[in-house]
Amino acid sequence: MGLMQIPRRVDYGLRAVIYLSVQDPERCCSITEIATQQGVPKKFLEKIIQDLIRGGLIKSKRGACGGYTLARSPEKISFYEVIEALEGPIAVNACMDQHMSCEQLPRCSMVNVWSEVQRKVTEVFTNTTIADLKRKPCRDLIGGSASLSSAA
Amino acid sequence: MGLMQIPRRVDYGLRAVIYLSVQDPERCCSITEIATQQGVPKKFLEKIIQDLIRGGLIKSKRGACGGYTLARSPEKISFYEVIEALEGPIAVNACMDQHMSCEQLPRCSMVNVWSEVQRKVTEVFTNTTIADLKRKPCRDLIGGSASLSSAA
DNA sequence: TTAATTCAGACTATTTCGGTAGGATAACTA
DNA sequence: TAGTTATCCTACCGAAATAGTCTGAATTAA
Repeated sequence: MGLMQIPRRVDYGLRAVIYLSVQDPERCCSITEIATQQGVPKKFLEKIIQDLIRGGLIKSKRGACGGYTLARSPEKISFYEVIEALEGPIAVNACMDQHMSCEQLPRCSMVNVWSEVQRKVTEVFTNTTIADLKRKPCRDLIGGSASLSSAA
Repeated sequence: MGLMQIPRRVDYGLRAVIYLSVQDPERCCSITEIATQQGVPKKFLEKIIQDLIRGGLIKSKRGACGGYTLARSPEKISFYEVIEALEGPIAVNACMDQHMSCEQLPRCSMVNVWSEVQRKVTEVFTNTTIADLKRKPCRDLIGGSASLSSAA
């Protein structure tokens, strides 16, 4: 159950970034600290963070007293960037770059729907920054979650 | 590669429904016909169509000269109904009904983002009917696909 | 009855996902 | 220089999801 579900990698990665965003920006947080604080398997998170480093979102310092910090301020990191660093660009439909010809009417016209969905999803993720999340309370749950950051 | 990707089941199922939507509504199409016309593995499609029948979207007639027809007219079948019949309700985040407490700030605030995305995706799919796709040409590709059926 | 067809279920194969393990490498401390 | 603490790298593993097949029964038109 659960179409279009967000994989755990992304959930964990976001949690790590958000955790770092509420720490002193100078302080290096070790993988052990982040993992235990967020309740995430340590070695798994380690791999995830590597991807975030390659994506330019997190900086690392090796050796004793090493650890991780955000590469830039939370206002400058979008949800989308985190997601893309971990999963590559969002692609609702694999068919885009397929050899499937446009002769096939259905396939062709479906693409428009997929790309519209993709556009809207991308829009939300790019317009939401890590800083946006900081103080959101848990009050307004599903249903009343219409207004987040910027209205489209 | 490909976050939030549409599974093949849904792609195949939609193709079958769309194929039926452009046929004479009285004519029964056999599984062989649909599968070969759409280039989809026959036995696999057969199972998928069974789900669409249970979902009330397709009618079947058994025996010789049997086959499938749409249960109602294409204007009355939405993308969302097809998707839901095949995959269950869309659920971007598994975390909703999790034991995860709101103490954990990040997790809590992320939910708002997930549900906004989910809302928008659902909106597009419910507002798009099978009939909408019929004569769409392949001209307006990604980027110019803003206006599909109803504007939100 | 026979041929054509859907229907139901078990079965298999392939890929993705989530997670582990172990060691190499770098930096700090003494 | 040696030792400790940490990141970094790569291979591996099991389980689940996905994609697809096979067999056979039930149904209906001719």
